[in-house]
Amino acid sequence: MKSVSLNDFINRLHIMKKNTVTMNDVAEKTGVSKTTISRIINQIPNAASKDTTEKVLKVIDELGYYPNQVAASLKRTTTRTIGLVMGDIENPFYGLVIKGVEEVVRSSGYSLILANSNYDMAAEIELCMLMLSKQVDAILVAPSGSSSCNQYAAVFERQTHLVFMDNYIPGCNVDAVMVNNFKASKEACNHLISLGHREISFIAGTPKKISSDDRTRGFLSALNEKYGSSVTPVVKNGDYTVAGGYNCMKQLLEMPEIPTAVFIANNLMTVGALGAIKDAGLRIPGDISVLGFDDMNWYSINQPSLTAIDQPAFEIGKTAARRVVMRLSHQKQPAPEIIQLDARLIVRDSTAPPRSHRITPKS
Amino acid sequence: MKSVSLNDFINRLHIMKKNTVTMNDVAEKTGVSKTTISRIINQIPNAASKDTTEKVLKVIDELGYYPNQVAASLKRTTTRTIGLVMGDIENPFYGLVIKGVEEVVRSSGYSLILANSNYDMAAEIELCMLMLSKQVDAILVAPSGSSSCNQYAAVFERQTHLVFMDNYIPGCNVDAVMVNNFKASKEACNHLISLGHREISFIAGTPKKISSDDRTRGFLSALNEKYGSSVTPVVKNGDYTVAGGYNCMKQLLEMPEIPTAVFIANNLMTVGALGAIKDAGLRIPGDISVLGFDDMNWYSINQPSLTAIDQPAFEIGKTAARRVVMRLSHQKQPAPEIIQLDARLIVRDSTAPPRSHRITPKS
DNA sequence: ATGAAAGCGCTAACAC
DNA sequence: GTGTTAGCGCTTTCAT
Repeated sequence: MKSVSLNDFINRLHIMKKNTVTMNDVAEKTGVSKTTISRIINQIPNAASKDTTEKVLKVIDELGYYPNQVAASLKRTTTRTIGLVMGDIENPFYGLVIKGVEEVVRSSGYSLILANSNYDMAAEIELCMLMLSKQVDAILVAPSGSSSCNQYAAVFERQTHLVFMDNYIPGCNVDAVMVNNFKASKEACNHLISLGHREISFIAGTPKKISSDDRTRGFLSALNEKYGSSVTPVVKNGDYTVAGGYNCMKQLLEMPEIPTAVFIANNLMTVGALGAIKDAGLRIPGDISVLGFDDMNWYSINQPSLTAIDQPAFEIGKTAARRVVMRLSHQKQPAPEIIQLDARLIVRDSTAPPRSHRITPKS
Repeated sequence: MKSVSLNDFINRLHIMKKNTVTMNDVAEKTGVSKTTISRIINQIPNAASKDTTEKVLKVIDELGYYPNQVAASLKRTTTRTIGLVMGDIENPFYGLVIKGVEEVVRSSGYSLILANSNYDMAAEIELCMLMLSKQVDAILVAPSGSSSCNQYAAVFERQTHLVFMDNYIPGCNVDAVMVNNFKASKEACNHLISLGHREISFIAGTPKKISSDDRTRGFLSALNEKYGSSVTPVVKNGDYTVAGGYNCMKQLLEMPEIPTAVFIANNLMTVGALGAIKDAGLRIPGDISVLGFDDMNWYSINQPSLTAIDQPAFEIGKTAARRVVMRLSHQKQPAPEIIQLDARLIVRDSTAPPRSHRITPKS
């Protein structure tokens, strides 16, 4: 005779229909109508007498009743859920943005659905649509690239609230929250110029991406204002990855005249670039100055400590989330705007006056 | 006479009831019943003739119809959504875990609700309950601490699928996926021992947290096996933060005899410890060897490159997610198990034989 | 202060 | 292969 095994027992637990105490159960046991119970749960001001309220609350507790928010959402046509589509949740910069979003979204009574697009534009749109079908009340997106706004047409048709973060799609006429990339980049380049650098190279991000192009423009603008056409700026297009940064840097180090300073458009590429410099056996800042976009917690303990542009990632997330929550709670909608936060240049030891000695590329 | 401003226009757009093409509209326009349409949408094998299918698909496209998943979920009593509760989504380690989870969850047709507990145990439980009220099909949690399992009682009452990641609550009898902390830690310590170190200090994580305690035990075990009671291991309790790592390291550097090697229980504390060592003006590994739990992408380009234990964070996330998806798709449920993945020691330049010179703490 | 009744938009027996 | 019917568990007029 087979006895009941532990496994069988566990199976039974799991197969059992989900614990399903409904409002009806509470209504029956209290003799109070669903209407009243609903009001009590949703804390409608003086909707029920003290007595009823107490009685209902007691039974709710006894029964272990939890409202089914899916049912409530269906009726209410609002889910109190916000969608979040990121390009790469692994990047610590975006991690902080997400944390900022999560914090205000949750403290405002919303939940977050998260998805990673892996910087794939088509996936990005797909994910927005998926979230919309899950009836999110709004969507926050860090757009991967910069297609025309047409690709977002399907999303806009659903008339949702949309807020871009970190980057934006031109012509979309929706809110966007990001750093003033042009300004930050220009300031960084000016710092290098003020140290005496002329031969400054830039390792740029994904071309056509607005945020990336703004950084490039800022760099070029600073250089042009100072030197006009007397210097030909060198710009390498990376792809915001460690490998991309490494390769770009390697190319720069193979130039007949190695630049005296590099400015790198994001954190991941900076790691790659530092690797290439290390592999080439060059000293920072003795042989070459390094300045990176995005500050990381280890920059200050690196040897040498790294000069960087600190983006307020947490603030970006919080600001974008606040914007969405605002749109969700007000009837009158202000015109969409591009909110630009200021980044901050943190000068450390990786930037110094240009070398006076000559360096030729390793053979 | 006031003209209609752009703002007014935008307001109207937003206030307009959400575009709400329902299945009924498709049914009416096609003259096909909702049942059939539902079947077509859900791709039930040969549920409709080619003609009907085409006709329906065409109208769906014309109308821009998207199924309302909230309604479907209510009926189906399953949301195809999985909850994810993390202690600190900002930490790159957890970022990678999340990415792993997201990848398999999504490719299995599920969505992810993300929440950050900020390492607050009470919030952790709250968030699980919130997700349950949103009817998630399962929950993945990286438990912050190690209370008794009782605190999770409310969650278990709802009979959901629960999988722990990175850490677990003893006695809960649910799946857990993490690294073999004891083994990894012991291996790390043995590496230090094999270099000739005796005076090895350990900067531990949050006490009582199983994953953290396992790392401590591994460290002590290695030391004990080699030296028995002839050495008294120094263990400082950090809190897994940069500041905590800094403070612990500072204390170690104030000991009459500074240790010849430090082993640090996580990535954030390692940054802090490196800062303290830098501030003290000590050389790595000349004055002191450093070994950290968690590998970071910049460890190899640091000067010196850092020896570390590489946790398969991405794998942890994927494995945990797969486990949950498995439980969601099979009727027979295997007994819960603690799945331990292997970490990998990566030896680089920050660990070397102990110094032969004496170092006294700075006055 | 409280209730009755009518759905929200979909799915799933159960017919035919 | 297709349709009818009956809800899923709530919220919300509209009464009283």
